[in-house]
Amino acid sequence: MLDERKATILRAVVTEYIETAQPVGSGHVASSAEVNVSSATVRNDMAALEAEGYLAQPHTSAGRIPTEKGYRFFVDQLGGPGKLGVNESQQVRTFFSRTHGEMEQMLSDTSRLLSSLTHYAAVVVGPQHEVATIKSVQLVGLSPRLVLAGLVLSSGAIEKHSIELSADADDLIVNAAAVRLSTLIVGQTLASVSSIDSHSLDLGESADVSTILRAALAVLGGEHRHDDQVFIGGTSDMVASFDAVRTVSEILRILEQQLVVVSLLEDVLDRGLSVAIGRETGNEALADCSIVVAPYVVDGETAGSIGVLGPTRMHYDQALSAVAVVANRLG
Amino acid sequence: MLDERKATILRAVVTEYIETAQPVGSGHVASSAEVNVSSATVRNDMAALEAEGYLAQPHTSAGRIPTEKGYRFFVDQLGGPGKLGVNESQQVRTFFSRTHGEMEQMLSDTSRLLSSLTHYAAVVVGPQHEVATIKSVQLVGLSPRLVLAGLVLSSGAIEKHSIELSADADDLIVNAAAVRLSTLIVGQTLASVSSIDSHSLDLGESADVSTILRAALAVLGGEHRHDDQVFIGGTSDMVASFDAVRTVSEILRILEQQLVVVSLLEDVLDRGLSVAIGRETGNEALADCSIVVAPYVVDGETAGSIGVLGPTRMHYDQALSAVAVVANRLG
DNA sequence: CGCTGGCACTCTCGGGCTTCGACTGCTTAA
DNA sequence: TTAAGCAGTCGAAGCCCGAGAGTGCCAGCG
Repeated sequence: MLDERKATILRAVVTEYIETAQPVGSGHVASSAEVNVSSATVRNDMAALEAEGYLAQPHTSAGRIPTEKGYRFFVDQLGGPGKLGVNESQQVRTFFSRTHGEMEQMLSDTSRLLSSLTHYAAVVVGPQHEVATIKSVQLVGLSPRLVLAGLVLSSGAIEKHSIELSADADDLIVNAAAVRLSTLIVGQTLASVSSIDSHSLDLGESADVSTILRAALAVLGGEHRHDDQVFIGGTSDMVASFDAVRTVSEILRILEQQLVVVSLLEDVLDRGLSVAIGRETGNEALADCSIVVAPYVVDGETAGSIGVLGPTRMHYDQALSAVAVVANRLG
Repeated sequence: MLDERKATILRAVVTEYIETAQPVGSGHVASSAEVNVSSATVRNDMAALEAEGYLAQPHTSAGRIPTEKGYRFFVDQLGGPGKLGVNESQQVRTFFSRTHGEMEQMLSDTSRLLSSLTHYAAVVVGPQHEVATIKSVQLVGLSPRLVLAGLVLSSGAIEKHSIELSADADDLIVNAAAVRLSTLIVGQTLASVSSIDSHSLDLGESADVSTILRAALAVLGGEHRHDDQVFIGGTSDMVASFDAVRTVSEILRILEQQLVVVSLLEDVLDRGLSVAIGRETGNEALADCSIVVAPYVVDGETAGSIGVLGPTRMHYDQALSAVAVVANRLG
């Protein structure tokens, strides 16, 4: 579609624009190292590139800036993610050598790592709980009518749900319910709890106990609100790439709605490491942003995803490498 | 110190500046409702106010803007927090009538409420765990050398700590340790766990069990990293009040460092409802910001604090009312 | 003695103008 | 097909100027 020279010129325009944020003219491109033709020739090709939609002019007699299509071409021909710089890979190595235990802490630190690597906002979405099996369950009465259910999952995560009762329950009854509940759901996945038929329990239980059991099962199995854990870091770095406070405010508003962020990432998750540029993100407010996402794999299952959010004029190679490497070592 | 007229003029300047973000001139003040003297008189007084450090001029022949000292006077003479508008108090009422259960969820929602009331960034710091007593403790072996300790506190919070063992431990041993641990620490506060002498345990335990016990006590009692829960909301709203991206970026950087935020709030917490203006926050990067903070009380103890972060030209009365009301109803 | 009206002065802001420079597109020649 | 030259275009920057807003000071009035 594009001959080699046009591709080179387009590449040069994109890299230059990413660096300077200024429209780049034919002269600059002609004097760049990879291009060995005169500026006039570059001008002709740039006109062609504009006609084909890869470049745009903010106004006549200004340089060109890449369109989304231009960025898209640039990213596609980039091939896979490159290597990280020595400093960065050193940073990643020491990070993962030092880290241990505590899933949440680790994910939160990972988002910090990613943002410090890329200087953009980093988003880390934790593993879904639904596939993990339940290692243990415990009921604790906080007040006569309020019982707290604590679950320990095989992933090491802990989940809690409060259960409100319609009648008082003393500790003995709660304990009895806890024992019964353990035998019912330990070893199951969280998802399969919802399929337990609560009417099949009435055998041999006192009425009080089975009331609690039903309530507990309803809470645990019912309406799984998507409480994915989302960790966002480095927004301050990213903000510095923009110049309109207006834009910044809108982007922050998006990031505050964690549901939106999660669905944003999930949309591209099945494609593996991938990039969404500008409107490709599917969100009008992110027209000036790009997202680099990758899923990460734990024990052979894709567990969650990590991503980087920056301006469309982002350092895609760096971001891709960083996301790829971090996603890889997060296993 | 300031006679009544000067105080009125200062008040007028501050309110006007908060509204318009423009330097306000003597004419404006003279035509405002509370002031019944000519602009010439206002000019004289404003010159005096400037000499005393309450006002400043961006340049000659421009209007005056309040200094930090000016804002300070304004806030001090404001007296207590006023009432909320009908819309706002309605909003608060419906919020607290609808909310229930799940501490964390509630605090997170509270930060959203506060920011939507004030249009500034809201910070909510959750209760300290150290004063809560332990309702139950549980040990779960995740892998032969990794044990997860889950604590349920009387506050309804759940805390987890992973414990790495130097030798393998099977479920039986872990269970034995769990039972023993329960008798030791249930009913205690988290803080008092650290004072348990782990050498007094060796009686009648198998070596394996006491090893686990010691490790567990060390983790639970040791180096209490300040894992206060901090919820921040509404940054996008606040950002809109500033016009330099540079400033915004620095403020966000502060907010990302939760430790800083917590200590910021704690510095003013013992004073009850209070305001820190500009450099009073003790942080150079927040020179253009003010903070309104209040502790909130649960069961007679101050549990945590809530606050609002906005520009120095913030609607102090609204912010004060909102913080006061929300802190009050958060009990 | 304090307040007020008046007056001169000072700055900023915005519009209009010009210049400069960086482009482009087109044409022509190798 | 490429290169070179040239005219044309448009924004950015600098300048000037007038308008407007605001100040400081002074003299007079109650």
